[in-house]
Amino acid sequence: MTAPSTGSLERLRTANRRAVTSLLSGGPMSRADLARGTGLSRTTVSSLVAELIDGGLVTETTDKARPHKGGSGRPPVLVTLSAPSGGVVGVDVGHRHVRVAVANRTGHVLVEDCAAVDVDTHGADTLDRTAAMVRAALRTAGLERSEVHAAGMCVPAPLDRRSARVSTGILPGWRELSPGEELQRRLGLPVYVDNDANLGALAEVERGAARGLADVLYVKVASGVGAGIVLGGRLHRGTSGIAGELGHVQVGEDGPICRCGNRGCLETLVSAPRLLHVLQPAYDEELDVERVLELDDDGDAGVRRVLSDAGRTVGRALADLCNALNPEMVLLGGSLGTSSSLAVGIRASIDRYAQPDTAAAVRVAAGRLGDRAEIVGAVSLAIARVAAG
Amino acid sequence: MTAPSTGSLERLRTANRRAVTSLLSGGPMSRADLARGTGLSRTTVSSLVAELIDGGLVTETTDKARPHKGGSGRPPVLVTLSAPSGGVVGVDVGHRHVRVAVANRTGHVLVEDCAAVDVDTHGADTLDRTAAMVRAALRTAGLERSEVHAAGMCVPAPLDRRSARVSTGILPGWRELSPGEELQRRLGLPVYVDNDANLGALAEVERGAARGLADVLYVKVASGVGAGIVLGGRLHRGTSGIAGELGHVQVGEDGPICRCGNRGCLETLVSAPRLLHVLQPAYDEELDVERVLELDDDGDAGVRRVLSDAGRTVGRALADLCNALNPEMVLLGGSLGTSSSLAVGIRASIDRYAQPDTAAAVRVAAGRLGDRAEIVGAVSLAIARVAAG
DNA sequence: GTTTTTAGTGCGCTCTCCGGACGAAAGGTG
DNA sequence: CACCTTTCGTCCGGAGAGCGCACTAAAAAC
Repeated sequence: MTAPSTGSLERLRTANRRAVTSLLSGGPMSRADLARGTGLSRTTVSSLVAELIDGGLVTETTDKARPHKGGSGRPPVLVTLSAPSGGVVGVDVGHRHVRVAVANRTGHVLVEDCAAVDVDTHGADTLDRTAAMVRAALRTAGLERSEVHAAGMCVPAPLDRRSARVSTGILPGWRELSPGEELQRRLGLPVYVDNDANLGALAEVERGAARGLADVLYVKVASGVGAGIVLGGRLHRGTSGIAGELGHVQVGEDGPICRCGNRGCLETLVSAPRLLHVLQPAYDEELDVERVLELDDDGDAGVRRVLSDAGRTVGRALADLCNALNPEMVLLGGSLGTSSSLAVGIRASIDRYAQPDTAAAVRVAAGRLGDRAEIVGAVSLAIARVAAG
Repeated sequence: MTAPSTGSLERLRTANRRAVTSLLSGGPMSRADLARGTGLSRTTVSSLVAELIDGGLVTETTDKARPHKGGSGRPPVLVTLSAPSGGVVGVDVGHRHVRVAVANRTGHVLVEDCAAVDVDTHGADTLDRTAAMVRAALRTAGLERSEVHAAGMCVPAPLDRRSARVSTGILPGWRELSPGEELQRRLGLPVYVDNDANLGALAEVERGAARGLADVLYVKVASGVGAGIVLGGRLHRGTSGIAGELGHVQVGEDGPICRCGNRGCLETLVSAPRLLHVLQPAYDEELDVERVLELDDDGDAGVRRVLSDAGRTVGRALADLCNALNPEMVLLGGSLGTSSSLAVGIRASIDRYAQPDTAAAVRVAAGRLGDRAEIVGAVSLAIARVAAG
């Protein structure tokens, strides 16, 4: 079949094949739908689909077509991506947790596990523990190592594009470590790494609240503050791969020293630990993020005030970024991303500090995937890389 | 070579044709060179080139090939983009000047003219005057209207993508005006419009100091402050086309009221008129921008101080943007763009306020095209749109 | 039962690309 | 000078890809 001949014609064919499968990843469709969606002729689509069926990549649904919603005519035969053999692994390393998932190649998560780990200070230990969790999850899912194609992984720190190492200074226990290579050695799988906000953004754009949008800022507010920037439908990583460092924007000339060495960083004023620290003295109970979000929903005045102030501070930095990038949507993620007070504060600052036309063009909303955005993005990354060959 | 977008054979052919011409825009090449450069076979390249010669788009150079630098063998016949018939028009509308240019379709400027005009307050009058200048320049260049394919134009204000109208509030005399349509009516030519910083960025990336770079921030400091943002080699315009509004980033809570209605905008502290206003009292002579740049070069302490302070202020905003976007280069343009003190100040602020890795990755330099960047970009825009059909 | 409408497929055509063969035009070598 | 080598450009046949058209299939509408 696959002659070694390199050729543009062949490439055209594969491009069209990819167009079909990517359209099909949205759900089952008929060949006619595919023809309309790709702009190709029905003949061509038929032959492409035949090829894909032959290769085991798609299947005709025996599912008798629903009585064709609108009109008359012969009912279509739906085809769908066949649940491919094997699967992929997703790993989400946060500041205080590790989450692993095993998914099939359509992105459907089969097994998921999460553990509290002191990630920041122990790089190698964390990776050992993570590898063990992955192996356990694979056993639960009943997958052999040989059936797993790749792993996607996020770390809560910027990564240098070339070396894939953790950028200096943010995570003390990870300095000069290349998490991808390390986990790859432990698992014997190709491991693709990106930072947490980028993968959260990827997840929301591909499978979440920003599906199909071109220009989106995904802002993660959790142990730190970071942004995943999607422009023209693609993740923007920057020259050295460390774009999106919203957490270290200067919001005050003087302020506490940040772990990055500067002072006045956004992260020193807005982060889950910091906000808990501010709130705790006023409450009898022990606060954690979940409890704070509950209190926010219940209308607790103190919590609302602190969270909306935090939103205003983040929004101040976001307003400048909106002026520069004129995005369609600002999407909130991270453990605090679902707080409505935070969103209100951000909205207020954008309206106040951004140009009116810019502010009018941007929607502010919480992500649909919540704290699972990163793991979904990690799975998506693995699938994308496997599909790309 | 270029990934064929999904579609027909015809589209593949045009993609390959484009690959050839784009490779050829780097200079004369032989067919064999083109084959190596595109990855296509010599046969295919030959047929493509024959087609292009037939269409008058490229020509064989009679120029007998140099004795083939290295080896023996039949000397190649070089082909080159033929200077195409007709030309394009570029129009640069600044706050206080109008500049027009007539260029041939390779971007070589044949005639250029500049006039001081009070642009801000008189939209329609400016367009009348501009049209007259264009007509005069065409006469000088000896071009008939019918030989001119299109005009590119920049205006010193954000433009709404859909309506192509000047965004509200910035240029008082232009409110609700669609400069493209207006000039189009006056000239009887298709007119493509973008804002000044975007076209300056386009010019520097295509023909200036940032040639070939992927992620570039072009910052224009003149009557206002604006940015043209190039990411992944493409101009980023944003959802509604108004990205790049650096001038209205908030750099101080309280400050003079800006023409945009806010206060504390960067533009109220850093702009050519503002800086002249600050400097003038200390000097006996009447200052203008040229004189200030001279004094800067001569090492005048006052000017250096004011310009480097201005640079630090701009750099403060740029540092945040660099953190977010991690660009390869910050390029300075506008009438003050060539000031070395300004560049020094910007560099200092980026080093101070941006993440170390981000700061290390970015070069700060003055644009190569100076105050002609906009007009070059306008010409480039016209050529690009004509080439795109 | 007939018509209409939509879905899927087979056939022939054209377009595009490629590999190999061939002539062309230089330099190098005896 | 004849001959070989090397590179360039072209010609030719063949294969891959997509499309239009015609045809069958299967349902709803009349």
